[in-house]
Amino acid sequence: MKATILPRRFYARPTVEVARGLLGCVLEYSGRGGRIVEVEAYLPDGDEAAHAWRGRTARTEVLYGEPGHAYVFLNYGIHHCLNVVAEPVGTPGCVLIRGVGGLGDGPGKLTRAAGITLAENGCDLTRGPIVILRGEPPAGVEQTTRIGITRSAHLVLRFVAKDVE
DNA sequence: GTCACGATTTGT
DNA sequence: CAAATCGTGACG
Repeated sequence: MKATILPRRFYARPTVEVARGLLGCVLEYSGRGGRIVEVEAYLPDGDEAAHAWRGRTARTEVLYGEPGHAYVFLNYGIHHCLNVVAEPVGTPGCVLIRGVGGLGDGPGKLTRAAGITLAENGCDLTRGPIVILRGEPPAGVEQTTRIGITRSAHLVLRFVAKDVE
């Protein structure tokens, strides 16, 4: 079956819907890739854990831009984290990719395994070099609170693909 | 310009 | 539980 790149309109929706929709899809970069199995949503409003909470700055500029682009940042000075920009232009919603089958678990380990760095920040996911392909929806989706954050930790915005045999 | 902090991972 | 390590945002 032919690989189909997710269309721009897929990302121009509410952050939570994009997050759920990404589960089961395939992330591909530099010949490596795998099925997305774990993500977290960072809302444009009322979410103190989101980088956009502090307002529009040079770093978060891409979040306010066109949806379907990659938002990569270095955190703890050691690990890179890959996000997908959601919501229409002007609304800073994003989805953190936490787990990809074949690349490992954890935001930092994924980017390291795929070779993604700050150089890939802002790249168009519908044109590459990083692309996301349509995939089989997971058998089920588990929803829990997000991991590793200190602000707005009570929000239930983590989605995990639950595959049943 | 300077200072404190973080959406993580790894080792003690 | 604590360290590693650096870009970003707040403040002057």
